[in-house]
Amino acid sequence: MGRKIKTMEEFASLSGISRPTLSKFFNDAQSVKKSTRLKIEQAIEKHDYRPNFYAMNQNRRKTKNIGLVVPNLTDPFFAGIARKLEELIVLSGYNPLLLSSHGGPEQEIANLDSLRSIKPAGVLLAPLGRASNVKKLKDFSSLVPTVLFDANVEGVGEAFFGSDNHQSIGLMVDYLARTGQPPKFFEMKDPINPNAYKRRAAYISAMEKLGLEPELLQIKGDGWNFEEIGFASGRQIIQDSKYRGATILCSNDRLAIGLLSAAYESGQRVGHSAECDLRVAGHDDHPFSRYTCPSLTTIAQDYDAIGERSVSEMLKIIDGANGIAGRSEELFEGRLVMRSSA
Amino acid sequence: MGRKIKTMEEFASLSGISRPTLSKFFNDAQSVKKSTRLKIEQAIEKHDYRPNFYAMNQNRRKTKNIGLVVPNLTDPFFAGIARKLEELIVLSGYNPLLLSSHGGPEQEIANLDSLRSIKPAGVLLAPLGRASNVKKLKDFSSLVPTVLFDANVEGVGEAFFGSDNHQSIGLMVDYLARTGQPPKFFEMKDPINPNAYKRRAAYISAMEKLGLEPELLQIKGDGWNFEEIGFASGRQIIQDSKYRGATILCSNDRLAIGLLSAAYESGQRVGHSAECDLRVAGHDDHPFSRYTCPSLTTIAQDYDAIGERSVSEMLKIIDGANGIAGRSEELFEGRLVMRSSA
DNA sequence: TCTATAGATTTACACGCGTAAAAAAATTAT
DNA sequence: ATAATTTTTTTACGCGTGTAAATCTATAGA
Repeated sequence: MGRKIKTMEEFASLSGISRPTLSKFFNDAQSVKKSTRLKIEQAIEKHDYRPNFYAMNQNRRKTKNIGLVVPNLTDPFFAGIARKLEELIVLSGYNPLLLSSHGGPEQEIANLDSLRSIKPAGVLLAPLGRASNVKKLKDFSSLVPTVLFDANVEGVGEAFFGSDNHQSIGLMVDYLARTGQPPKFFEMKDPINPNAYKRRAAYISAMEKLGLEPELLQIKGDGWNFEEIGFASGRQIIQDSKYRGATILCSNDRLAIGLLSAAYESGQRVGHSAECDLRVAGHDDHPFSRYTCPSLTTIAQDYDAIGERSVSEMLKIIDGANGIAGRSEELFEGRLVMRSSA
Repeated sequence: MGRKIKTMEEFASLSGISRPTLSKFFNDAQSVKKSTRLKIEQAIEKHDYRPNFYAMNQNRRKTKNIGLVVPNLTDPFFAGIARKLEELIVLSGYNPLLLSSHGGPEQEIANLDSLRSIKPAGVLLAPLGRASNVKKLKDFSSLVPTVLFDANVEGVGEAFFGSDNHQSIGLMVDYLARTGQPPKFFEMKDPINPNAYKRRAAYISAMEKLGLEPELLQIKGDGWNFEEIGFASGRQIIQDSKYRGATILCSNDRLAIGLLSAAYESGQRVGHSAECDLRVAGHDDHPFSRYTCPSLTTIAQDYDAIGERSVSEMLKIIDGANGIAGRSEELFEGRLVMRSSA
């Protein structure tokens, strides 16, 4: 092999294709005739050339980068979603850039700032929600095409796709009420995670629709260490004889994981059979919810649909085909996953 | 506010600082006099200017980017490590770029390729290990300063920092043998995750050192779905009366999580008290190992030390201060975390 | 065969910043 | 205060690619 080709100019003369045509090709391979495309691809193979990433993006009107921001990559639930979205973005011929806000609104803004500096074609954002700095989110979304997923923030971004908490929580409440004690709602008093308030409201309205009295178990705790919070508060609740025989619906699976652990340590049997002391249900179908003891009855969000819809909407917006359609929103239904805990 | 400043030239005239000085400042803020640094920082604050990321990096000899590649971000263990390393990199004034290999050697190479295109100052790589394409890893590390962590691959990179599997597994084997039945080793027959073979060897040598017969429970299973694999095979093992009263040391916590779940479903009591049917231990101190039922006795790797050492070595190499020191390696000791399962 | 048209080439400039060299200014040491 | 040194400014070019306009060439339909 000769020495490495450094510039497109060089590659042009070696491949017999003019540089502007090559530039077009690297911008969008489909935009050149098939025969020249094949010639170029052969030459790439032969000379192992790839254009300089920085020089390439410097003058492009729109880069091929799509930002992907999630609240917390340490949470396996978001890690799984991010994975799926990354795949979809790559399949669309774009380059995903995954960033985690680590649960903090400052980091969320810092992520958007650093994305802004690389001029992304668009950004898929799962915002922190209530904790987010809404003004700065708005500022950002007015500069960069933005699609929200997982959690909505009014007026931010061109679209939002997420789960229908009212439907999914309603489904769970109905199931639990129909098959035993109606559920009490186990949640953090001041939750910082997205969707928590929506789920609280959904629980209350679902109970009222059934003519039942909602009961909130609002536990203390700061931060994102939900298992620990659920564990610590769960222990207290379980020791309280008032909750003997109760059914507990947790705002999310991670709290449920902590609660189940506390129940186990206290020797309480959890499940739907007659001799059990407690029923516990969660929400999200966390990757580990299958392996809790007992396995956790929960709600699976339709993240295949949410992901595909988010990415396809993003592509539409990038292509400028959205017109003046206005902000689009769509909620997807959750699915009841019945296991042993309730 | 006036309109946005787009170029450094503009910013230069507005701030009263020459462009080359500004360029120096953005390259390294400490390289200009304190008084001018303050003036520049004020002007940045006032005009909200930031240099164009692409134009900036195009001609730089070394960028301020550090790549960070982990085997699988879906695994909370690696997600946690990545988080820590990201922090350290930011604190050092560099820009971390986190990529996950999703368990596949092709993706690992693809990640390195895409990193190469952005000319990183260096790359911190937790390789897949045995599954890695060693030749391509070598090619890459000869072009870009590379530090390995978590898993070693001979001859790749300028340094490696990880856990001392012999020490940590030895510690656990000693503890288990001293306090009850000597452990059998629960692992995948053809493990694809890093360190698995090291741990197998460590188990065997630790047992032999104690004059005990090693016994490997090598289970089937492909892929990274360790909980599922541990669960499915665990169920079979548990039903086998041969393993009544046994102590089982799992190659990693995720297998142990599956095994514990299987034990629970089979009604087997796990723990170190007299009436228990089984003892189970893991390795890694997975974020969820505290909340298994019962809580998992395991080994905590010293990832604060590994992370700090990896980043500081990377910085040394980038600064060119390593000289001809050769490839450096250091192993850090694990710590026994005693909980209820063993 | 001629013509209409999509696609390729030629030419030329732009992008925003890195960086080098020499000159000027500011700071520190004597 | 003067000399020595550090820091900034001036000037000028280069980086590798995007992109526009005009021109040329290949392809297809009549």
